[in-house]
Parts: sequence; structure tokens; C-alpha cells
Amino acid sequence: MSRQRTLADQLGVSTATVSRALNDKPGVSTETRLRVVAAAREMKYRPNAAARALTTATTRTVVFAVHRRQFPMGIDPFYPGIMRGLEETLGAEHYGVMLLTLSDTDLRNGPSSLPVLQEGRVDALVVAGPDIPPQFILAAASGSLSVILVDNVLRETAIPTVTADDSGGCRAVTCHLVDVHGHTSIALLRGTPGWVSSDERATGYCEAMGAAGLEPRVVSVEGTTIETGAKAVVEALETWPEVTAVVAVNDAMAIGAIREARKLGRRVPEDLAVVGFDDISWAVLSDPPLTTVRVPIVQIGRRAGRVLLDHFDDVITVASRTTLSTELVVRTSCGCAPSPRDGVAFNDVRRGSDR
Amino acid sequence: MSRQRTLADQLGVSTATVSRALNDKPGVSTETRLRVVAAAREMKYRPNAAARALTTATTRTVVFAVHRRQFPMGIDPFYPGIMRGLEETLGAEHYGVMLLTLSDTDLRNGPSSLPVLQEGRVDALVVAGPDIPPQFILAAASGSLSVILVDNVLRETAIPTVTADDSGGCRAVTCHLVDVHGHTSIALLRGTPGWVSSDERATGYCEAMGAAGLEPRVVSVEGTTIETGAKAVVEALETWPEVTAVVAVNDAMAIGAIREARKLGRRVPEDLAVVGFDDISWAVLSDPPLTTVRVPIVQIGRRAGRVLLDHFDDVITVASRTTLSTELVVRTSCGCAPSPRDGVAFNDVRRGSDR
DNA sequence: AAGATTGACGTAAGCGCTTACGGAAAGTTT
DNA sequence: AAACTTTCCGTAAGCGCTTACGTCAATCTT
Repeated sequence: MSRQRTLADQLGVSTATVSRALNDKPGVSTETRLRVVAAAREMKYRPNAAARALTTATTRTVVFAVHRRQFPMGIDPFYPGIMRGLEETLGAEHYGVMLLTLSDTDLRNGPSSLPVLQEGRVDALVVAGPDIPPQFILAAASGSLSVILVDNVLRETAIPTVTADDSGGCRAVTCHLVDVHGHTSIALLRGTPGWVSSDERATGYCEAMGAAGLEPRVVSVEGTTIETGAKAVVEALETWPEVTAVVAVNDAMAIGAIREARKLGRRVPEDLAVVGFDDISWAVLSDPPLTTVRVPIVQIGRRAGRVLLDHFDDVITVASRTTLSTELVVRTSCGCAPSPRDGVAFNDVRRGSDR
Repeated sequence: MSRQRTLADQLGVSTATVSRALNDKPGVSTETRLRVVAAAREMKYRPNAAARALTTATTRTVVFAVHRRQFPMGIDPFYPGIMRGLEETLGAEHYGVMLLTLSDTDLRNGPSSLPVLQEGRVDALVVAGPDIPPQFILAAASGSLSVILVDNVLRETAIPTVTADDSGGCRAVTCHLVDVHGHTSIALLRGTPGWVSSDERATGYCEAMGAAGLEPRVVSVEGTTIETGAKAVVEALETWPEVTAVVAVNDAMAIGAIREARKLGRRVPEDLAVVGFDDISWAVLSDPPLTTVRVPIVQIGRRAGRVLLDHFDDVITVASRTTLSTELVVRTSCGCAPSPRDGVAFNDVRRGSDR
């Protein structure tokens, strides 16, 4: 006998009333509602999720999908951080968050090859990262489950999206180089073209250069790793020997650039200022500590969670694209004197508990 | 009308037969089974998970529970890596893996305060990390869902457990210091006592020292961070000025130790050899590149998945405790000449695709 | 005061599966 | 040839909930 039945019998009411009371549905007097709730708590009754899912066609679980290569990626737990944020806000509302790491094969075969997505186990799909092909995303969105995008955008669709303000951040750090340090010859070390955040950051850089009346110098390299950064800085320095500063499209590339530039005999930051993007935990540990742009990783996840909750509650969101602001973090790799805070550098390692 | 019904009608068989055919249950002729399977594939039929869960009381989903502070932890995506491995093997068997990050409040209130665990949504619980209190674990295990432990152990229980060979790894790296480099005065920088892997590593160190006829010199500090390492090395050097090598209980502490030792005027590795544990991605980037012990993070997760699958299939596992071997990674912080591989140091950054 | 409305609740159907049970046909044993 | 197995399959119950519908009393209309 179901626990709901026992509860109902015990109180002398019907199971319908129990259900209504527990789900805050109308049609129950306040008095009975209270009685039911109290009794439920007392006997630690929790409605069975499967049964509920079966009748409501709603599961209170969402999946966080990310390329397997990116979870976790070697250098920094970017997507795990997002997932943490997601779980935080969704968990508070009794939603479950599943992890789904996608292999290249999965991506090729499409969402219909993934049992988890085909068995009505989930209400929504959070797709993270720029390396999930549009085709896959669109196929997923064409099904019955709602899809949102994180750290990626798809033009010409109504898919809700949350990203960091990449262009704004890159504009800010570039401006810093120009305005505070007076650099006039600044190169951009750009990552894989086509990856949204790389592109956005490149845009921000170009805007800042344009606004300052400076000529943009962009070197595009495939990849966004430390090696990529090393390769890119070599190319930049060969092409434009007059360059005195480089902005890397992420911290990994910045670190690679610093190392390689040193091998080439350039001192950092004296001969060459280097800035990154992301503010990964190593940024503060690098030598010299990296000037960079902090992206609010966990908050992106939290916000994605909010967007989903609103969506489930049929809250009409006008803006289907939300952008979270970034923060310029000035350390020494751009030539600034170390602040007192950076003196104790490694106390600054970012904690998970940021809010 | 349920899709199963349509399928059955279309084939002129009963839904029972469809179910039996699709689930490889006996009582169907090979011929009909094939017909059913073919038809199911053709109309892309997937049994509804909720309905199945309702009748079988089994959900094909497990939850990965970890302290919120540890996911991701600032310094390295240890638990995300484990979760990846878990999802990899479980996902292949159509299981879903949910993330559950536990706050201190959750830990205090116990598993019964967590809706996800109380609504019959999951078959199993994977508890990760040494900072989930035994009380919580036992309470969870006393319920209806099967519990396994990862990177933690609980003595005097039958809870299946998978860990890395911490003691063996630490023994190996200590022996390396003794045998290869001839150190005789080696200190251990130990992390939070009571944390299983820290303790095991300490044990390994002591065993190695004992076997070499050397006196162990242990300094215990609360925490396992870079700062902790810095503090610990100071204490070690003050207490035993003759120390020529330190083994840190993890890489973060090793990095802290190196930095602090340098401030104290010691050259690393010439005056002081430093080794770590974990082989986090930064290890190879640190200056000097860190000699350390690689723990097979993703594999731990994979193995945990296997253990669960066996458990679900009622495979009797004799050993409820499985230990995965670690690997000594010799780089330069112990005084070894850099290998050619380390020359291109940052190409070595660990990839997610290791097997 | 008769009818119309409202609020609180129970009845029962049904969500989409799995599985115990039973029956018919075919094969096997005496 | 009768009696027993075995194989294959259909019937129907039921998993534990939610919800459309119906009922009945209490309250509100004119």
C-alpha cells in the first residue's frame, strides 16, 4: 500500500486531498491542509518521484551537457564550476542536476542516441561550451525538452542563453593597457575562431583599440591552450616586433605566452606586458601574477538555474540572452606594481564559496 | 495512448511481449523478439523511464555527493574528475549521474533533509571526499539506497570503497628520495589529520622511512592548501635544520613549500628537494616542475561506476575495498635532471582523455 | 424561500510500463 | 494414446501518484 494511502487513511481523508494539500493546490481548507502537512512531516512522507513524474510528465531534473574533453579541462574547472552553480540554485528548489559528458561520437549521432534524453527522464537540457555543434543543439531543442545555452550562443534562435560579458571584459583590460600603461602597440592572441567567447573577446579588444585610435594586431591560432599561447606570441613578435603588450584570450594562453616570451629574451612585464582572461586559480600563482579578467563562473551556473526555474514557472522572460558582468583583476603581469594583496599572492586562490 | 501500446498494436502482439522483448526477458521467441526490436528502433520507441521506475522501483540513476566546498575546489578539479569517470562508465549503461553538493547545513541535517534522496529518485549514492562525516554516511546507508565511498573510507562497515593507493604512492616517492638521491633527513608536511588520504600518505612515508632505518619527521598542520604548505615547511626547517628534503602530502602544499623555502633562502632542489602528491595539472608548470605521484582520478570514478554496476547486477564482490595504483612522476623538484619530456614541460598538461 | 453559486472533498480514471498468472499449442515422456 | 512438460504469448493487475468530474452542504442571490 502506498504511503500516501496510509497517510490518507490515518487522517480519514482521501488521497486526493492529501495530494492537493501537499502540492498547495486549491480545494482544501486551511485546516485540513495543515493537518495533512503535519502528519506528512511526522511520518516523513515524501511523494514518490516516479509516480509523480508519470502523471505530471515532469521530472524535476535537468541535465548539464558538456563536451567530455571539457569536464574537467586540464587547466581549470570552468564547467564544473558552472555546474556547481546550477546545482546550487536548482537543488534549492528540489530539482536534480544530471551530468552528461558528450563524446565526439555522441555529438555526431545526435541527441536521439542518448537514452537519458529520450526516456522522458529530464525536463530541460543545459548545453555548455562552444564546442557543441549547433546541429546538435537544434536537434535537442526540437524535441520536447527545453534547452538553454551557457558559455555559447546560437544566433537566430530563441534559445535562452547566459554568458559572461566577454567583449566588455576584453575591452576593459585592453583599455587598461592603453590608458594606464600607455601601450600603443598591442597584439591579441586569439583562440579558436568560431568559439563564441573567443570571438567576443576579440571583438572587445578590437573595439578598445578602435576607440583609442590604434591599429588592431590579431594573431589567430587554433586552440586555447598553453602551447597555443606560446605559438601565438612567437608569431605576434615576429610579425610586429614593436609590440609591447599582448592580450591573450584566456589565462592558459597568457601563461604560455609569458613562458615563451621569456625564452625569446623578453622580460615580463618590463619588455612585454601580458594579460589574460578568466582569472583561473593559477593566475595568481603564475610568475608574474597575471593581470586578467575574472569571469563569474559559479554565478553563470546560478543564473542558468534561475532562468530555468522561471521558465518552468512560465515566467515570461523578455530577454532570452543574459550577460553577466566581468571584473578586471589587476596584478603585475601588465606592469602594475604589486598591490599589498598580491604580496601574499597565494592567499588569493579563489575559493569555491564565493558568492 | 502509450507508445508501447501503439507499437504492440502495430505488430499485433501484446504490450507484455513488447516489454519482454525489449528487456531481454525470457518467454519470447527469437523471431518475435527481433521483430519487436526492429519495429521499436524504427519508430524510435524508448520506454518511459518514470513508468518503468514506478513498477520496478529502480531508477537507473545514481547521485554523486560531495562537499560543496570541494566542487570544484580552487586548486584542482579532483572531484569533477572522479565524477567524469563515474558518468563515463555509468552513462554507457544508460545510467544517469546526478550531482549533489552538500553544504555544512546539509551535513548537519542529514540525508533525510535532502529531497533528492528521499523521493525514490535514485538507486545509489556515491559519497566522495573525506569531509563527509561518518554519521551522515551511515544514515544514508541505513536507508534503501546502496552507498559507496570514494576517496574516503569508513572502518568497521561493509560499505564498498574505492581509493587510490595513497600509502603505496607516498612510500614510493619517499623511497625515491632515499634510494636515488640519498637523502637521510626527510620531513613530511602533513595535511589535516583524520582525512583518510592524508593519513594514508603519512603512513606510506613512515613505512618508507622505517624500512630505510631513518627517523620520521612529521609536521602536522590543519589544512591542505598552499598556505598550509608554506607554514609547514617553515616549521619543519626550524625544528630540523638538517632537513634536505620534504615530502608534501599534496601538490598544493608542495608548491607552497617551495615558495616559502625560497623566501628563506633555500634553493630548490639544490638545498631542499620537494615532492608533492596528486600530479595536479599545475605540477608540471611549477618552478621547478614538481616531482609527484599521479593519482588516477578519472579511473577512480570509472571503477566506482563498475562497482555499482556489479552491485546492481548482484555480482558478489568479495573485496569491498578496491585500491587503484598510483604512479611516481619524476620531474626536477627532487633534484633529478629534467627529462626530455619535461623540457617541453607544458605539453604535458594532463588531458581529460586519459584512460 | 427557491434557485444559483461556491467551497471542500471523495471517486475513479489513468499516466506507461512490468510481471504474475493462465491458457493454448507443440513437443516429450510413459 | 494419455499424461506431462515446455514454449510462447495474452490478460489483467498494479506500481503511487494527480486530476477531471461529481456530490453535498453551506452560502449567496433575487
